[in-house]
Amino acid sequence: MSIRVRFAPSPTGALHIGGLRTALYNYLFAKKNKGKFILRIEDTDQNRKVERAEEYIIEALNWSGLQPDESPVKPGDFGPYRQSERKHIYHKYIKELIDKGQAYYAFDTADELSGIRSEHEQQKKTFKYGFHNRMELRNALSLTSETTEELVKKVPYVIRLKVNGGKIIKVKDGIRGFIEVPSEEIDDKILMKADGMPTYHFANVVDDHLMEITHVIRGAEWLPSLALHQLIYDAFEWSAPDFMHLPLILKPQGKGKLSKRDGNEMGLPVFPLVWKELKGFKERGFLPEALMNYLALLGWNPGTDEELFEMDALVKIFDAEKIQKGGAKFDFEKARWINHKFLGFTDEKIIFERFPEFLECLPNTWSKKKKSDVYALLRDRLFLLEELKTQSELFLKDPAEFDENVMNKIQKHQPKKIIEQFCKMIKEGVDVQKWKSKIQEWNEKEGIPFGAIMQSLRLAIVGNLSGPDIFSVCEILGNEITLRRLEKFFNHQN
RNA sequence: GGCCCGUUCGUCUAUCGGUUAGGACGCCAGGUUUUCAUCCUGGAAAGAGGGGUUCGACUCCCCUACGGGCUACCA
Repeated sequence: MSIRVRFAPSPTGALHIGGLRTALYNYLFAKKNKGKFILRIEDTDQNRKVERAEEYIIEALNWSGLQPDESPVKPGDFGPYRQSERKHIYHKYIKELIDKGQAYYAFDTADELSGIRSEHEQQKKTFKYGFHNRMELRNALSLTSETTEELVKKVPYVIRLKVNGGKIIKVKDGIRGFIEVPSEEIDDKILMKADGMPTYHFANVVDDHLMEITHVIRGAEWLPSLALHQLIYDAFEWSAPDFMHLPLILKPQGKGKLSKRDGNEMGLPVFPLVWKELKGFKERGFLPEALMNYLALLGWNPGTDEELFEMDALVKIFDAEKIQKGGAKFDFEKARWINHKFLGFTDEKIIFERFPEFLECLPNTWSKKKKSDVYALLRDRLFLLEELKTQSELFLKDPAEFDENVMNKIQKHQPKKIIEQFCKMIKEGVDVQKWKSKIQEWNEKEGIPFGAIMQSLRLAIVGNLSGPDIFSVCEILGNEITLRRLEKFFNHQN
């Protein structure tokens, strides 16, 4: 049987990196096993549905390089791939469960139940709708079949799973091993809501079965419902797929799982793409491959000391056995470092082709060669592509002020004389390539320390003592601008 | 509160009973360089606590602590 896995987000907002990592692991597992990676949209909650969220999810997967083999926009043989379009299917299957006596109608309203729930809470008890109290509530099991039939026609109802006590449910999580849960712990969960939509649990099981999903790889927040899901499979007499529950991604600092708000509060991206004014990894200048590399390592490792992998390598070495059990804190610094490494070995031409938006900070009047020279000079210094903007500023405007401390330091070495000498070289048409050797001859004669010369030059050109190789900067700047900056500095000395 | 899951350097992790507990990010120091950054070299830094089992436990079992998740007609 061929492997089929699915990523099943609900379109209640932007996909965040936790979801993206789940998608990645599903993708890697599918590709590794020559299987299919399926995207299913779980939009059974009409109230929480967010405009554009589905498109966002698809775009985000696409940017990340995790193209599904089947999805709402690329239907395969198991559609529809949007749960809201599968209502008729759920109705057919819920009827089967009712006919089998595995599920039953219930007429208690949401208000009634929340009333009971809060009463229980006041007494420090937890209310569970189940085998021990279902006969005192209003449902097909406690009412006569005539009453039930009548009510079904007249009032809203839900359909619940009939869970019996006294059993031990043994389930297996591929990452943690066997887990045993007494069936008393599980309540008669609602399978079908009053609005005719299925709940997650029901739709999920039906769809995974119908779509012939072989492995369910999802977040650890689903672990507590695993036994319930097993019960639903049992009720249908279906065999369940294998399950793997991924450890959660935690906040970089403090406690709890990473949330969308952390992005706002810590200035960190949590979404792959921009969402409502919040920049994503894409907009910050991450290469998608680098992000995937980092995410792959967050909760999994290849078992070797290697850490840098491109997608095809990840597919080859991915091994679900090595998925971690405990949650992992998201570390933005490490993600940056991986991106830096990727920038280092990614050909500049590819960067220019794939990420033109980051080159917009370089003037259009510049030639392609000039842009590429600037990028080549700056590339080792970049961790994120967005840094190109600030790093390249020194080429765009003449320094407005000069670092006072440096100014004082070089004062005794006759900076004016030094600058004059550079101006002279430019006017004589000395190639920048030869400046270094020329100036070394000159400084020996004049007895001015070479360091002071370099500092004066750098100060004049960029205004402070940091930045890439100053001769290269002058070369890119060109004689005209270099001369202009030298002269401005010279005049500033007065 | 109940149930479930987890716990090795600050962080991500290796170790599948016997290791000087390894690597990476970050941090610190040194080197390269005309500066800063990159890069290179080195350093500090960990088995939550307590009981067992065993000749021997980070590794297996139990308890405690801590962390996390679930406990909706949300997913």
